[in-house]
Amino acid sequence: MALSWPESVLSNRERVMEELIQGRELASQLRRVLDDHKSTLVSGCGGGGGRDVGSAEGLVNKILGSFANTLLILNGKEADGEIVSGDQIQGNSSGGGSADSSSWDANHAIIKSEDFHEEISCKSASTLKDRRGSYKRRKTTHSWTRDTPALTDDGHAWRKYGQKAIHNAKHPRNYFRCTHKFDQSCQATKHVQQILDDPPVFRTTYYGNHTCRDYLKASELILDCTSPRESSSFIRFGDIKQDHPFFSSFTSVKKEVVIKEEKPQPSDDHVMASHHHNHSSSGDYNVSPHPTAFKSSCPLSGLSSTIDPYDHEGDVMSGLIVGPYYFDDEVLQYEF
DNA sequence: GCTATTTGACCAAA
DNA sequence: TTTGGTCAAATAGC
Repeated sequence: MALSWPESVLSNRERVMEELIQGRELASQLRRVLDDHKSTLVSGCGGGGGRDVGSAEGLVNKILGSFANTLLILNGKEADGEIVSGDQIQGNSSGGGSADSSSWDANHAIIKSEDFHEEISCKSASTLKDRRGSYKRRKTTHSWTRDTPALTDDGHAWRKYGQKAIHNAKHPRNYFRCTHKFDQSCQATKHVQQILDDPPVFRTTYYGNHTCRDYLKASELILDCTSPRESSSFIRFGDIKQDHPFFSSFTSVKKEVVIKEEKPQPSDDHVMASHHHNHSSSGDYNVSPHPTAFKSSCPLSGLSSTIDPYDHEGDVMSGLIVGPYYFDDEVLQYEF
């Protein structure tokens, strides 16, 4: 007998945690293996190197498999026997760039939910225009935060609408709304703030659900088959205004693990056509700081880009603090 | 000229 | 009163 959704989530949570813990453990092992291997290469001694690499590969597979399983559990796919093996994931991630263990650590990915109440905030339309700055400070909008060592793409088009110095905060907070706020009445917003300098940690707080159909994400992911390390644009916050005017529309390119969606998805052609048809503004779709990176063709080879985190938000239950997408995003920054 | 970003002002919640 | 979130005019970039 199938559990109801909340029960299912709760029962899976333990397994999710196990998977994540295992993944972290394996990642630590992998780091040691890589470090050993690196030192071996540096010293010019080839003995045993091959075995280390083989071991590393195995760990990579296990790690990726662990995260993939986590994703599938979160998406309720496990029961369908769709757990992805490490090998499968490796196939998708192979060729992705060099190992750069210094740039990322699983411990730096922190996702937490702060509030899962129903979104209620509705400004009075009659007063909206006349009252500059008027708003209802959000209390009931569900939100969740995400700490990352770099600014990463979340697959949606954002427009910066404000920046504010925060009390006791070294760095200003940047405010973004969904590009489709007006053309599609999408109420999603996010705040991004650098909370640590060294190593840099950026906290992104998301509010509200995306009700827009942002086809960019799909097209972007389809097009991207280059190394995420190469194509990702990690922009530091330090001098956002002067040095990185691009910041507000930053996104990085990432890979995603295949997770089938229950709902039908538009075809790629449709995606692109819709994208162009919905020409709210060209800049809204400027998601890659390296547009040429998309030039490189690459077969999808099983990759799909059907995950829309915000489409899942309604599925995230209180107590289970992650949305599938964010795990996905972080996991996929795990490059080896 | 159009669009995105910046930034000071405004307002409500704490 | 302070602080944080948003608006919208001004500005910049294409």
